[in-house]
Amino acid sequence: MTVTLADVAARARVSPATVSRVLNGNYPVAASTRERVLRAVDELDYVLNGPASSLAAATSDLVGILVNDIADPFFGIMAGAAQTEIGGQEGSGRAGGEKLAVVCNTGGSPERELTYLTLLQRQRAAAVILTGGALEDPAHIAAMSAKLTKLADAGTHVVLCGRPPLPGSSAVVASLAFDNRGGGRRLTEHLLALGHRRIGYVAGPAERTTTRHRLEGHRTALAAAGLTDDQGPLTVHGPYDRRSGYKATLELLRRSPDLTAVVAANDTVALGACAAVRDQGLRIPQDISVAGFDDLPFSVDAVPALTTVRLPLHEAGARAGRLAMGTEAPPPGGIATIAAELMARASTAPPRG
Amino acid sequence: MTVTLADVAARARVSPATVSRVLNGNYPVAASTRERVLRAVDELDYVLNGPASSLAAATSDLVGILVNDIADPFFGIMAGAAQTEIGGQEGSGRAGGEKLAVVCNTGGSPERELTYLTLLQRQRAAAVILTGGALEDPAHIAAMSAKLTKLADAGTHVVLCGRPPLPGSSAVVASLAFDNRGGGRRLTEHLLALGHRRIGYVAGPAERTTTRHRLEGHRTALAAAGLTDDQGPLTVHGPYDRRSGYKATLELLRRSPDLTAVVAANDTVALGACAAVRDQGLRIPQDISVAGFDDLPFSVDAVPALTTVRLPLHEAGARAGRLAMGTEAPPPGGIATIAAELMARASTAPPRG
DNA sequence: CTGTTAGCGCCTTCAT
DNA sequence: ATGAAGGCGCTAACAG
Repeated sequence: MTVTLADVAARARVSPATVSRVLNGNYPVAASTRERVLRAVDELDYVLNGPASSLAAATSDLVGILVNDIADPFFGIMAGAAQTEIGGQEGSGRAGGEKLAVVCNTGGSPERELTYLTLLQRQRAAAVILTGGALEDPAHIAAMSAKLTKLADAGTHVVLCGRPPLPGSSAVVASLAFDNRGGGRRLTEHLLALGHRRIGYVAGPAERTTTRHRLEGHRTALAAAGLTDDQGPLTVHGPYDRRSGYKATLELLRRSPDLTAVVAANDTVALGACAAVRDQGLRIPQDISVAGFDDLPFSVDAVPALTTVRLPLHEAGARAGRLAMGTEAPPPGGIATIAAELMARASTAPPRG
Repeated sequence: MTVTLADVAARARVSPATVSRVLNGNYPVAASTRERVLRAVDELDYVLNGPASSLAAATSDLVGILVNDIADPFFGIMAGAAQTEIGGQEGSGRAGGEKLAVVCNTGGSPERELTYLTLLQRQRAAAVILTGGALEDPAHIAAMSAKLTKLADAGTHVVLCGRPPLPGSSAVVASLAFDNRGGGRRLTEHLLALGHRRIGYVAGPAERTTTRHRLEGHRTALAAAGLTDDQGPLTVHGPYDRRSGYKATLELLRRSPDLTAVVAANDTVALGACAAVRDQGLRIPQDISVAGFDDLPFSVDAVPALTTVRLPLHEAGARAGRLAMGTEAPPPGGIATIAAELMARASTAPPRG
């Protein structure tokens, strides 16, 4: 029923091995022979059997990209860039030796993260890219570490993108970590320089690296300005979505009506914060300054334009893709820190009076 | 080196066949035996070899979800919902019979779409979900049709989500099409009812079904109101991104300074349109009304809140996932049209004077 | 440069 | 309910 390599070989009057060689292009074959084989392939409309090929070669062309939330452009941008870098080279129509770059949505669930890793391990994936913040639960870290080590041992390239190095797993090809601390610090410094002293902070989920690092940056800046940490009540945690920003901001405003600025865990959360501020009848930035993080495409279109911290998501994703492919040399020590740039815009201004 | 089924069998003192049977759970096995096998699996930390398994069984647990732009929440929401429906059932840690739901980013390129399909075909994917608008180029339609037929023949379930039925390919399990025409029509009717007569339209790429259907709805409403189609110059095409919305709106304003409203191809484009309107020193909605399409999460937070058309993206994605899994019965005729709901908000109002 | 020969690891009849 | 054995389609040594 289905056409096999042997059929092609017969049609082209060569051995199966030769067909395999021209298809994989990793071995010299006479031009005329290759020609004949390719023609047979087209005539028979042959499609390589991936599983058989992977079994025999003990490797596959699958590359997995894990993201926490596929509906969030933060991840979409990185994943898209990585995927382009991995699968986008040719366009030969007849799908040659391309990798199948594929994104897996964990939804932020540690179980699903592990499950996807197992599934990819089962497929003998060529590489795996883990994007975004990691969970800080010790048990999960240990499980991840073990799993990644096993993957690496099996020859799978493991790359971290926007995620700090995993303690205990040196099996990772490279880790591209965003400078979330530095970005968080500069953002708050900006607010302090403007004259703000009562700054609310809408943080992400408590147990994530990204959340912690951004918050640490914020507190470092505060401390440097001599602001003691009675700031605790000025921080509220919640998921990385607009609703959380809305609710948390309402809560902060209730706790501390003298707030003059709100810093959000990311731009999406900041949007929710803006809505809350407005619904309280307050103006941005005259009454309350609001700032985000990430500089997603929509942030510049917010009204007023959102002050935020730019992360080179596209570049980072592309680089992760190259690292996964082995197209680019890993950074020294396998770790690179990617700079975060303050984008001061109209949503922040000096406080009243 | 790597643990195989045989190793597990030896440890559990059973035959490989028995191990296979407990792992696949599709054949009666004595409880005590199963117990012993499962223990051996855990002790040996065995992971099934996907390629070998797929080769022998002639099927795989891969499910592909194709999207046009992974950085666009429109696709992310659908893909996430589908993926949850497909892979999210258990959480057994040890990854049992789960499918590997995986999203592929075509970037809107027809070649990459075809390439991904071939790659998925090569993997003997269990199902494929195609999301979003399709290209209307005849050659590409023919190629897609042929490819999908081949996939279906090989046992792959093919589901269309947010995409109209493919002419010529009845091999598709089901097609969930959004009522883009109806939505577009109602949106423009809303504007007409408000009193607008000079309405600019920022359309998507010319050769896409989504673009055409939304535009047709728009024109139908116009025609019903007796507005003749000297409207041509009031339509500008461009990609589905904010930049396009910005540029096109500037162009429309230049062509026709008496414009009182701008309808955008989607919410992202609408955001760009809003920015352009503002940069011209005009107010929304007092001077110009602006409307979008899709009702993405950020639209309600725009200032003013964006009038748009809501598409049940999450529900559609989830349903597509179930259809792909065979968990839900296909709609009669394999085609379902999904309603689009007008969300009238603050960005549209009666024109001045 | 090309053909031959063994498996890769698992599933699946067929027996038992 | 379990075991034995063949083969899924391809690749990777080896020859030549």
